[in-house]
Amino acid sequence: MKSKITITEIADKCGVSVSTVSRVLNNSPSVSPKKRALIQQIIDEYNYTPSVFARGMVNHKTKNIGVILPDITNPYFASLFLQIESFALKNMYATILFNTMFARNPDKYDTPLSEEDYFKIILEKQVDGVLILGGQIDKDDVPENFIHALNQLHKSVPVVIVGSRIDGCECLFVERNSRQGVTSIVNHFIALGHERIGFVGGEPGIRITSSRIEAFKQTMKAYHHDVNDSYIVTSDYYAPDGYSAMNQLLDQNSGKLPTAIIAINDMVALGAIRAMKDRGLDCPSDIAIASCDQFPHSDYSIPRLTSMDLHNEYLGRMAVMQLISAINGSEEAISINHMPELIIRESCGATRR
Amino acid sequence: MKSKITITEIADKCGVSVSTVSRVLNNSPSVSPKKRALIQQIIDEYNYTPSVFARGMVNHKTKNIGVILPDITNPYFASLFLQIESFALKNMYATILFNTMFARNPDKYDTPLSEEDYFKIILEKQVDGVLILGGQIDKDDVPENFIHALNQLHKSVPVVIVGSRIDGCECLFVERNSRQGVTSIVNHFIALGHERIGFVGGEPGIRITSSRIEAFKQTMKAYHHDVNDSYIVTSDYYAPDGYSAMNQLLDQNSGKLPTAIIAINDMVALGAIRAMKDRGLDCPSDIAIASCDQFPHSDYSIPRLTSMDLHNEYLGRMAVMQLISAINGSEEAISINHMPELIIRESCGATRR
DNA sequence: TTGTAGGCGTTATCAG
DNA sequence: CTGATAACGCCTACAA
Repeated sequence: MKSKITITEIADKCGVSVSTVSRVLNNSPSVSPKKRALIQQIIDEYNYTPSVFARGMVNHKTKNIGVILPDITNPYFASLFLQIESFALKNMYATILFNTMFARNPDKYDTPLSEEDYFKIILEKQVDGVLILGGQIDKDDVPENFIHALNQLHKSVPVVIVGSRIDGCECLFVERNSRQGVTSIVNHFIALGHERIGFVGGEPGIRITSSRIEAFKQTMKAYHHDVNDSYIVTSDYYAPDGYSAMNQLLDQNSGKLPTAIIAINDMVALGAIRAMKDRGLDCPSDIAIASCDQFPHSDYSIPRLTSMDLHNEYLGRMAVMQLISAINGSEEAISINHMPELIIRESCGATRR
Repeated sequence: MKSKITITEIADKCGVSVSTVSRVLNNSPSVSPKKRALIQQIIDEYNYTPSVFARGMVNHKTKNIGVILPDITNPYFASLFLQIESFALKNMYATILFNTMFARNPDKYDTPLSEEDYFKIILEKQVDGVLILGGQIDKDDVPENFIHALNQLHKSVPVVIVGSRIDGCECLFVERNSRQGVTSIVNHFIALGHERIGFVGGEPGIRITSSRIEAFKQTMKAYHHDVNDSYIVTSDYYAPDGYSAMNQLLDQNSGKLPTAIIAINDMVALGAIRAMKDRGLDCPSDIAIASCDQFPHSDYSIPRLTSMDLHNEYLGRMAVMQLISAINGSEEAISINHMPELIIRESCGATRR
């Protein structure tokens, strides 16, 4: 609406050349203090800001980064994003957010876009870098053409992926050991005297799901405990999924129910507990539950949830740092090693007298 | 990293002038089908996309919109944002998201920025329009200088605010009747036979809080029921706030407790129920609870939450529509009138036999 | 320390 | 229908 003032006009008003103004803008040292002060004053007075377009034309930078994630509604991604945005802003980058979930729920959100489509859009936006959280890269078997698209994207702009490294993908990765958490929970349950332990939630064919289930089985084996396959029911990552998974588990094990259940995250745990309740089963006295990934407010549910604090905020921070340093030309990988923490509350039954 | 191909090179390869290429890019009709086809083919082959910078230089558009909200972690804003992004993308706009909550929690997120600072940043980003959800504009008394900043911003780019209209503010508003919901709940409670009704949550001095409490009082008065001031405890919008508010309410009314409580939203309701539980009180048998604003998964808590579905998604959609049409020059206000819906579940006690 | 001038990739205007 | 050419606002040699 209002046409912005330009560097030329500033220069005129100050009686200097545009280059001098440009110099104070990019605080180049070679400007006399006197002129610098004057120019700065005029700049402030007219509230002048250089055009991103003109700037971009010469240095090809937008100071924007693209963030692609499945669903900002999911607390996991939301808290990650919060950190990302905070840190990015501190470094003068703004974040353009893309929710690919539209691709998954075409009925609810009628934007039939694949993640690859997003790559294209994001590329056109001329962002300085891209952060990818979850989605296709989390699949056990990442489609060949998706990896190709990723590499393609990475050729034009640095791409940082939060997730486990993939063979053949040249992007940068920020990864974390996703198994420790499960192990802690199994240890805890076994220490509590449980032997029949189950697992609910998580989309099958997705890495976090697979690796957690595997870690679960391995740890159980280390204790020489059986892992009954019917005690493991996958579904997805939300409350309704925990509900259905738990119901299925209960259905197929009416004989000997597990005494403890590991849920893939807090929402699933909540759904599972609700399913139990609807069948007259109490948590934790009938079946104890603990979740592998803590979300906000797990301290206010009934019962309070025992879960792993994975320090997700920290992960988000690392990811932007990695991206920004890549934008600035550094290729060195940042390794992240943060210990997950078991937060014992009510649902695991450890606190019942 | 990889330098992009330019319109000139495309023109060269096709043996035409840049203008012709530009024409097919902006599908101007006056291009011979033959040339158009050829050019398009080369464009596809080289995967050419025009530079946003060069484009911006001439038409001053980024096809980006800025969205400012307090906290994307809050389900209310998250679901709103989802719709906003979806609809924006459908219209070829990308969304730059800014969480001002950093401004509120300087200890947790050490970015000491005021909302005004965000205005400045967002302006420098040269977005085509700005959407503001919540924050300072929601205060009962919006600071004069904030309104000024808003108007200032609106002078350079269209600003749409989701919230109640403010005197002296020239921005566009998308507003909604926030009282209807409360009225429905009071009606429901009274129909259920309740007379001593309370209210918990919501930050004092914030419009939605004030208007809901006022609507609550008015409706009660219409039924000739007393509204005991000690039955109303404000705090904030999250679970911990519901918890503390409820505790306070319980403390100051040990004599005659209310039999029903209205919570400002689902998270607060959850916190309140948790507080009751910790004191051996059951919801709904001891005190019934209903919430004014439904969040996802309220169907999976214990007890299931009775709450108002405010159709927030719809609100988000309206907001972008308004913004986009403003960007395109239309100033006409879109009025929105969507009936909130009372979803009766367990916490209100209506379903107990 | 300061100024001049060329170029960045498009679009729009104006001739042909 | 097509092609020159002048902006657009800034940065960066290069010159002074």
